[in-house]
Amino acid sequence: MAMGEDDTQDMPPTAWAVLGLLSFPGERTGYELKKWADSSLRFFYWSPALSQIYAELRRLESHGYATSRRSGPEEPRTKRAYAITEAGRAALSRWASAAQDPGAPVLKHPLLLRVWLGHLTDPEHLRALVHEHVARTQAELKEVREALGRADGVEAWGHPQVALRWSERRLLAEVELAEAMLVDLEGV
Amino acid sequence: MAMGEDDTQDMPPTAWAVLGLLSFPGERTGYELKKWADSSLRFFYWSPALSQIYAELRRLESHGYATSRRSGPEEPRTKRAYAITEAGRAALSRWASAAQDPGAPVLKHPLLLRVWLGHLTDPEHLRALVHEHVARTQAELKEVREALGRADGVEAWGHPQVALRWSERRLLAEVELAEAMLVDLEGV
DNA sequence: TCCCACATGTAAGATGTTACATGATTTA
DNA sequence: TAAATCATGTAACATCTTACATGTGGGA
Repeated sequence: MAMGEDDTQDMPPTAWAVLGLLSFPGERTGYELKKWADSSLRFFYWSPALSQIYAELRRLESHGYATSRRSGPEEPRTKRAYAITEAGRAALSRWASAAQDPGAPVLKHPLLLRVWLGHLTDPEHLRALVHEHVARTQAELKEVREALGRADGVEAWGHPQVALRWSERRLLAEVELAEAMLVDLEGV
Repeated sequence: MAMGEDDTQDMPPTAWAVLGLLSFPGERTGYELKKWADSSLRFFYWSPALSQIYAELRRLESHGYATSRRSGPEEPRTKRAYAITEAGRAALSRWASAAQDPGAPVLKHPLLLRVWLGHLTDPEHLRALVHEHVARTQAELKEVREALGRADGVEAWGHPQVALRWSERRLLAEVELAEAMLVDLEGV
């Protein structure tokens, strides 16, 4: 296997993220992948829509990076479980090790967009939005900690845990940032 | 002006962001808007491609939220400068004050995606990526401080400054986060 | 003179979302 | 038996990027 076809770079990051999800032991369905993305990937990278996950899985399979298996009569439900292939693992490895710079993080912060345009709003309203943001962030913090609890002790999950710990600290920082902004907002 | 047509919610956030750029005193060309987005908006929201800015400006004009003026013979170059209209300002105000939750921030962090998949890479390589990220973040920090310097003293720029200060602290936190992750990476 | 910054746009295509359609199984 | 969750997919559409095409003006 492997002639000249080096597809290392021609898939969108989302495809690699889904393949990454598949790179951990076991096989899973698109639906399961979505739940996993929602409870872990999304904290540092974003969770694609379910329909996109299905689309990426088909792409991965067409590239030979994953195989799927329709569950037989042994399982109650008709589902399609995907698993990474050797070629997929090799491609993912090459992608993760590429010399290329992975690129700058992209942040889209709707709250900051409102703050930036604060001259058009009631200061009271603005402060309320910031407080809501703090509450949401704290709720997410709880979720990250739960994910961390589930990952704790599982073998070979060291790196996902590092990512989750980074997310935990990031959310903590997000709360502090919001509180500092509240102070700034006092001085017009 | 203003019958029943309330377009408050039916534009993408990017359109509002561009209208927001226009809401500060003065008129500007698409090209100028792009530079401004690159040096300020992008730190907390993201900078659209130039071609998209032009597209959004046309959309804004078709909604009556902006007007454009082709420069006459007084200016050396043929350009089209846009300015916000009263209707645009009113719509933007309504949008900024909407009761609705602005939504959770979206973060796409390519470095973390690599860290998460760290089991597929050489630890050395991973650490190098983190260091590059720190260097890039520090460069961005410098840019934010320059933007802050330019905004300093300008009347009625209070809110953009708050957003910029938030960005400055955020980048500082980003550096600390990366350093803490480097420590975590030591312990597998 | 050559290159860079200014300036505007089109076209093609990738990416991603929402809404819709369908149906099985589990749990309350 | 009703609702929630599991499960998969399609279709329509919006969003956004890249590459391309074109040209002017100013500075080295």
